[in-house]
Amino acid sequence: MSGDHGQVNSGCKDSDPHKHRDKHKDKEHRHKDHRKDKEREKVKHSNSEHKEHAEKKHRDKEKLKHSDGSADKHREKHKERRRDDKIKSSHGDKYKKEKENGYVRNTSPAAIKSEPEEDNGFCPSPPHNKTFKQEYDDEEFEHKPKKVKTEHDKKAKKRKRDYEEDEEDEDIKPKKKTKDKKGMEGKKVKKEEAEKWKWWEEERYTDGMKWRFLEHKGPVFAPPYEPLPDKVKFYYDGKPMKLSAPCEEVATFFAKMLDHEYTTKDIFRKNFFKDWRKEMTSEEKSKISDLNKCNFSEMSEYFKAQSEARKQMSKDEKLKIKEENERLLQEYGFCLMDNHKERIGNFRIEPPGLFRGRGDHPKMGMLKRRIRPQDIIINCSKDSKHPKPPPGTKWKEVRHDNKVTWLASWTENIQGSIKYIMLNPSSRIKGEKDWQKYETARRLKKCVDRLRTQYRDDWKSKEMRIRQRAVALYFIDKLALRAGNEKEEGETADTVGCCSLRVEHIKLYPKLDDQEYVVEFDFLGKDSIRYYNKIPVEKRVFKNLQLFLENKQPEDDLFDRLNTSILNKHLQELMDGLTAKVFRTYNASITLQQQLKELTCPDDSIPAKMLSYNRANRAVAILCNHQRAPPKTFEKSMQNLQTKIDEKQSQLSAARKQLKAAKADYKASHDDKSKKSVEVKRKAVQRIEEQLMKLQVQATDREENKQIALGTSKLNYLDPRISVAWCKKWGVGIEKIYNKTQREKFAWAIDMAENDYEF
DNA sequence: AGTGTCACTTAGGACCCAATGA
DNA sequence: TCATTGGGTCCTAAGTGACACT
Repeated sequence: MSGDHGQVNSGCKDSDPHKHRDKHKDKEHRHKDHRKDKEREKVKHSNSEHKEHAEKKHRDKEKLKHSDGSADKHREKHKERRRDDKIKSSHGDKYKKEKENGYVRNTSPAAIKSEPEEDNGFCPSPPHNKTFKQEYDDEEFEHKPKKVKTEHDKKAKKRKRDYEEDEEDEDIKPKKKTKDKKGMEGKKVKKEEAEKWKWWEEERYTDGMKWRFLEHKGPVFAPPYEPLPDKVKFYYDGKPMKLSAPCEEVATFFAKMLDHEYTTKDIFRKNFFKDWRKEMTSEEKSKISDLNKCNFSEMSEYFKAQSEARKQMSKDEKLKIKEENERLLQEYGFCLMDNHKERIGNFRIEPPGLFRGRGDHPKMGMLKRRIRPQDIIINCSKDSKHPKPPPGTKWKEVRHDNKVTWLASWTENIQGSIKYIMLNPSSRIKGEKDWQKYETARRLKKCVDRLRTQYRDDWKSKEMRIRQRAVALYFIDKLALRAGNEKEEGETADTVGCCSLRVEHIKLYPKLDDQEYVVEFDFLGKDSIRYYNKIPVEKRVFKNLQLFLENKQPEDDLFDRLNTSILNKHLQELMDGLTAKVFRTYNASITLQQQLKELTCPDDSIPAKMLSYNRANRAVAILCNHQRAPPKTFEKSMQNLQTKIDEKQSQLSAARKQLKAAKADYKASHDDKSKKSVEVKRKAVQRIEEQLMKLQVQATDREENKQIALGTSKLNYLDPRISVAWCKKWGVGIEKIYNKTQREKFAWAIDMAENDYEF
């Protein structure tokens, strides 16, 4: 284990914190540092390999073996490096258990939370086990979406053309259309502003400009550090020690995390300590040489007490804080873009702290430094009132770039990437993009059959790269895998997507149980969430996979002839605006639509309909592998619910008994009073039955949802118009499926989708 | 084609707070 | 009235993909 991250650490050896801002340098550094001997060996190796390849090229190509070529050189090198690392780290290490909130991440297959299961009335490998063969409405392919009534005719006419016709006939991207100055911002609104602005009824910029006017007040900075009271002591080696403010601040970051398991991790501690030392005075540095001798517990206690105190605050105090937040929101939370006041998404600058990446992140524990005004680039209109930096400070730069949507940006010191302040999802600029995304997916719907036919054809290609491309595309389509860009090794956790799958991530079973040609996937995807799935594939795919695996090591790329840019270039040729991720959107949305059709029973009660909706949503979440940690209190709350159900049940039988008795009573006496009593009892039974139903539905829903997160797909993958149409069709209140924020984000869809909307 | 940069979307988890129920 | 709990919001990490440059 010790050598496991040697590479990482060597890359960070330099003690200059700003080093990390420069990715390039950093990388060079790492390359150089990386075990020189191996490096030399590698060069030799790949040279000879290269030659060999060249010689065999012709023959190989015919035979479709792994041929050639210059393109591979880089990749080979990459792989070797990986291999080297792997050898050092024990293999099992990679999926080491790491419990966080009871959720097992990176676990070994046996220990893991159940793989996507099939007991949800939906098969995880889908969507097109059926769909593939199934014909889509032919009609659907012919007509343009505009046939679907989505907007109020007059107002929307122009717009519709922009979005739907233009996009189909030409391109979605406004920038392809040059100078078509339609924006006449000045005239609009003001009046409309008071009500909700329906941006979707207006014309869109088609010249690549994102806005004409932008004014805002800049970001809100993290509050400055407040030194600890003197009574709160830090101990080194048992002795109290007063720390300088900068050093103390970083120490508090660590102290605040003490309860988290990751502060016990080697890498975390190592990274933290290294960065902490950079903040120390030379005196502190010479004293504090071992993290294990540091005692942060008083600090930790102090913070716990503080948060406890915060909870105990009086109503008044709480209200005050709330008001202050509100004031801040009002002042900084909005901007003026093209005459409309729009909500900003994240107007607060990220406070300093310790970086905690997801999964096995090599940089966990590093210090995320405080962002100052001189780190910030402001973006706004020239003719706007520029935001003022805090007194005595300056912005890094003020620019006026209306080809981008961000209001402010800064470079973060961990990965050297840029962070942005942008608008809220309810804003025009985000909404338009979102709408556009679903329109692209709908265009895919129209040609997906053709594409599928094509990639199936390509499985037979005599060119390796085409076959790989076709198989990868099949996975992306069938399994809704992400594209899988390459990432820099050692900079992030080891996760993959489709194009970056490695040999070790799949297993082939010519026969498994009663299925043929089964592929087992087991890898960590985005956010180190495990993807585990066993699916039968077509014979041809299977044979191809076998071919791709030939002569490869577990750590080699499965698709060595493919990367996302090749794939996307290909997709772009097949359909304008098509990229790998469109398949996810398309398959998610089409699955929702299908499932809703299939699951919704007209006669169901509203709760039952909601269950159907959630199940349809769930089918998508499973498809997209959107997982969550089972809530900490899951078992308990489930039990509570069960108790309630039991109670209801006994209530029900009691009520039934009473009803029976009342009936008997009535039979005997036939008087008005007993008749009334029967009615009353009958109503009671009915009411209890309903309540019981509701509870049972709730229980089912919750159980099925144990480790599936519906939010992500709802927010990012499902064409909201499908849901809106469903609500309208079945008389379900929109607020049943979308909360306030979601309704704001999807205002466009809620306004324009009728109950007959078809994705 | 390879590589780096930039902009923007997608993602899960922490945390907060209001509704709910004992 | 208090504790629980679950939804909603916030936070920010981690992806995708376009593009410029070489």
